[in-house]
Amino acid sequence: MMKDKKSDIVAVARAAKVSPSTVSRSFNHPELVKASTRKKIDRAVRKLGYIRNRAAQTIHGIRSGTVGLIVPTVDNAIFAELIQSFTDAIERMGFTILLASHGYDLQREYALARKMLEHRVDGMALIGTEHEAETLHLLTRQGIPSVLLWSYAQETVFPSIGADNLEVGHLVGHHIGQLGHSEVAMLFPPLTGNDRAAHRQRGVEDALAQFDVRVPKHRQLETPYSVSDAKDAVDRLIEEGNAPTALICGNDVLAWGALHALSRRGLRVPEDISVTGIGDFKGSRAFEPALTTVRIPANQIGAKAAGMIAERIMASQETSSGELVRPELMIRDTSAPPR
Amino acid sequence: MMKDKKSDIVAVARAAKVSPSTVSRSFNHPELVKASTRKKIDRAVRKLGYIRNRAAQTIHGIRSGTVGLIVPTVDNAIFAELIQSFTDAIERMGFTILLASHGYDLQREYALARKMLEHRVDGMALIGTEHEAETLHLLTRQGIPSVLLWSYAQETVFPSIGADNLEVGHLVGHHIGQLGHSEVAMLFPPLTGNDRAAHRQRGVEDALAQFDVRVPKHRQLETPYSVSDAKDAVDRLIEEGNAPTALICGNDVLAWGALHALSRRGLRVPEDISVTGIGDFKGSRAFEPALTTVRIPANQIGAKAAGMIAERIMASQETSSGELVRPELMIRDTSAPPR
DNA sequence: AATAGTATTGCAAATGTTTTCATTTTAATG
DNA sequence: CATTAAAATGAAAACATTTGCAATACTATT
Repeated sequence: MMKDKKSDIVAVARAAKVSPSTVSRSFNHPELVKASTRKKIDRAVRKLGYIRNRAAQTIHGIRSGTVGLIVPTVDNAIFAELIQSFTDAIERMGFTILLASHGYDLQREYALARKMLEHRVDGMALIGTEHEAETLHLLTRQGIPSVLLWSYAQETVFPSIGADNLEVGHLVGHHIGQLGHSEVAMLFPPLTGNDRAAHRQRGVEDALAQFDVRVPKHRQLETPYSVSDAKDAVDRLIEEGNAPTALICGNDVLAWGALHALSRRGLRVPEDISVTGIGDFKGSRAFEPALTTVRIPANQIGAKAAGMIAERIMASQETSSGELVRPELMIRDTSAPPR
Repeated sequence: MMKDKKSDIVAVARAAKVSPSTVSRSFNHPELVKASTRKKIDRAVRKLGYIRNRAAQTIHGIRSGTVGLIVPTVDNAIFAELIQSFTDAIERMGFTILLASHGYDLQREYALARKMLEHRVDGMALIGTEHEAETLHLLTRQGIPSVLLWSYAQETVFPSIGADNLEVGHLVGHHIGQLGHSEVAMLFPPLTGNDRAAHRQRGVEDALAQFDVRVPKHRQLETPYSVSDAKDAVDRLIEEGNAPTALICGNDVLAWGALHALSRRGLRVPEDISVTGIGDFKGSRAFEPALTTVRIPANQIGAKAAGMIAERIMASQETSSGELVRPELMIRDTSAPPR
């Protein structure tokens, strides 16, 4: 067998009887080295099991080939889809992803961003537009190409790509208002450190206000992001006799929970009560009854964001200033006028 | 404002009026430098916005502080949970994750592993026990502490931590057989490059065989991993008049799809037909009716795997040889004896 | 005040590459 | 066959750190 001594570029050079420079060139500018030497080098590489050391390259100012992605959480239908499309696209462009999650703690997000900077990521992607000033400042100061994804906002330091969550909320609010509901409840995740949810809720309220509908405090439910928490909350709401004619949920997962709760209680959807989600996650269309929701094209956002960040990394020019992707109201089988 | 010149360790040294060595030491062995100088250095660091360069450290043989994680796909309730717990635990130990997904293409997995090695990850985690020999060989040759997670197997090169999917399959197969079902259908994802699914299916078949039950070809459904594909497949099965009395699904997501299909068709669960899942994903318990499934504690696996890999990185000794985590049959409301 | 011992710091080499520039080799031209 | 241009290679400096060793600065002891 071949010895597992250290195998750096000079070991390869020695084995191929050329200089280290030539080996390096044969990797980075193959057109500058004679075909026959290249072949010798390749053989040596294979023989020694040599693997390039990006760390050593990186200290030359060469790109590290990594992009940092910090999300609130991975374990969540929304972000999973987003992460998938983002990684796919970013990988296709030759980068690798450094992933971290902060659990909706923006202070932690700062710490994670710092750590990624230590790793000299070539770019950074953050979820949402709400971040510690410190974090944004850090990124600009270091001159790291960054994008914010999932929500769109105009006044951001970095280009943002995603939906306008006010608009998103407005869409469902308007839909429910127009159907003629006046007894409305809302079910949202905690709003702190989550600009998406906060904006959506505001959008809903604004839209409902146009129909002179107001949602009383006792019908504003807040639960963690989980099917069973949502189910329990709605179950309690019904039990307390506060059943509305329409229930607007901050995202599809919560809506699923609500639907299950209503099913258990024997309430019919949409006859007895309308339910709406937000997100149009995988599975929402197939749900029985099919969930009325707002489609936010996660994979489109992920892919576009990846493209945008790659562009900024390569060109290092202040290109596009973000992109607003329009949400789409998907009226399906869980919403109808009140009886 | 302060200029954004380059800020390396020597810039800091200059600003603090000490030598670069002292600055370095103040980071890595603070106990060796006088408190007062340390303070001076800290001030300089803050003033210059200096951020350590791990790439430069890494070429000294110092750990890179990264761990590679390659999964088939992120966008999938199973792995999302696993990734979350793994990243959480690994972060807590001071590492950062390099994430990549191969879409069930094991050749691609090899390429990704190589790329991560270029980044000099300190450790690697792969999903499942089935991999290209090339991949495993690469990892052993480079001496990278690695673990396989999600499924358990004894004979693996690297310690594996997870469930024995034969046992998992056996659990549901036995349950359904014991309930007295003889008309059984199966719904599984594609088996290629997916040892988990393959083993589960075999486990199911083995268990059923003990009850002299065999699943005919036309009742062996295969669909991509998605609620709606599963729903459609089951819908078709019913339409063709091939309805079984029990439907065993390869994972909970497929089971959800099945449940929705049956709901649409007006078939009652479990009275008309029993349905089982595998995984006990978030939401399966809250489903209406609550899904009978096999619990595989993803976050336990993720956390343990993280611990194991960290241990192997730190100690660089061949420690534990993996860990079998036992699956648990969760009998809920979707399974009952046939009418 | 001299001495020994310890605590702190700096110097210089080392890490694994890339790249500029100079040198050598090869090919093309007359 | 000499000359010139072009192609291929090598030497050495540079990148941002860490660290072993030597030098210096303290502190306590006599």
